Amino acid sequence: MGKGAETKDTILRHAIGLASVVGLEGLTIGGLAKELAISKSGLIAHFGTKEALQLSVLQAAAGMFGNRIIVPSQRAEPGEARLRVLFEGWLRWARLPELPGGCIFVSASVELDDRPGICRYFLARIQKDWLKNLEAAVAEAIELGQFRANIDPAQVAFDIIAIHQGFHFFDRLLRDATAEVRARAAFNFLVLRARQRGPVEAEEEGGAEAPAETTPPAGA
Amino acid sequence: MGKGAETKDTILRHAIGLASVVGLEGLTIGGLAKELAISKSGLIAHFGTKEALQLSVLQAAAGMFGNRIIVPSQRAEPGEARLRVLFEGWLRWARLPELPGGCIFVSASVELDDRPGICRYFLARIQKDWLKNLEAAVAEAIELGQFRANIDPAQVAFDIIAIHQGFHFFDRLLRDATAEVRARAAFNFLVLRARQRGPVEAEEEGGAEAPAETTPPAGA
DNA sequence: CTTGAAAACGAACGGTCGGTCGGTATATAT
DNA sequence: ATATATACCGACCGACCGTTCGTTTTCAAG
Repeated sequence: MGKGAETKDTILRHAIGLASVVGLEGLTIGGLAKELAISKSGLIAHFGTKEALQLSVLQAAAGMFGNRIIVPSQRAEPGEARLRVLFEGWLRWARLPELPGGCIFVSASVELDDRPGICRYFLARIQKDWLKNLEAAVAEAIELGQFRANIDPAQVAFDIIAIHQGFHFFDRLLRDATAEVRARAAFNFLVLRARQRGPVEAEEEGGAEAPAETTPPAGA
Repeated sequence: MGKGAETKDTILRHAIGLASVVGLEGLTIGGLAKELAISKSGLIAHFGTKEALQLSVLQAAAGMFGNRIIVPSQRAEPGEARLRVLFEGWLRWARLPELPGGCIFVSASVELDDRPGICRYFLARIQKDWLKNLEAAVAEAIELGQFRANIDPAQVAFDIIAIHQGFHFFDRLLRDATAEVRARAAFNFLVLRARQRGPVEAEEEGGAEAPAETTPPAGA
């Protein structure tokens, strides 16, 4: 890695952490330069414009997320096990010391949802990818007979994302110490409902799929 | 209402809508003044400082939320019915034309969660009040025998808040048209699980509380 | 109508923002 | 060692930020 790429990498690492706290818009070139003890002009020269810097931050964070959560999950068994690894990884992600302000995608989502542009477009794209990733894990669990055939992977993916958003809210705004256990409980209810054939689902008479097991899993 | 209070009210109405889009920090005095065709100095004179303006915006929005969602809910039957009214009102709230950027508390939450100050303190307080409000509705449903005795009101309140956060994410960032139906489905699963004695809850052997009814409710 | 208070104004302040530019130092390849 | 490309710097720009201040307009009570 050349000199330029190296400092660019350093800049982005710090920028991710800073943006997780103050947001992508609250991130200022001067402030970031001061934190790194370099000049404003020397910093922005690596990106050109602030919007390009913001996009690079999102891209770098996405790469980080891929390396830390998605790639390891592919070593887990498909289906429910992988889904749980994804969920647990996602919880840890929001508590990473590299992200002192919490999951940067959560803050970026509400910051960009009304501001069209390259950053919003990119963020929406990778968030849809992540959504599809969760849906795929659920679909695999169905194919493997771990989950009932009449549950909707898209609905479960929605639920999981909602749980994570709720976790972030309780953890970071309310500073509620029970955020993590509440999030895990909600997730466990989710997979439990997906597993067994309960009276919860009166409608949608499915096939003769048998639930694989009934023991509630302890949080990994 | 005197002249001063009247313009102050006009300012706050516009400020709430603007802040729902650009955030409390993105809200600028000059921009707001231009939108109202008044002078910067004339505007800020009503509040003193920008932080006071932001706090007034949050207070005004809280009052609006109380009038539109909480007060009407008190005319509904206690318990599950009231809980549903609260949830449905909350969904409509996030789609109000007065809030073109969605629920202002959602954006404010992620914007303020790492920025100590009066605004953050006030927001956290009213959000905890809202949480307690949801918990109380669930507790009432338990006392009335509508919900099982061994469910945790705090957990259900967490789930509901999570669903709303997920709704906001799907609706505003992903522009997913299914956000509303997904949120309602998640809510219905929640109350259905709370109602009946299902095999979902293997632990916590409770009393001989009988579920009131088993028909899944159609969305109000 | 007079008068005093309340409300709104315009100009200006110091500061910070993102961004540009010419020049200097530093790394890298020959 | 030299030459060239790359990385970095300090100074500076116009624009906008929140805020202050003295003045003018508007309003309502006497």
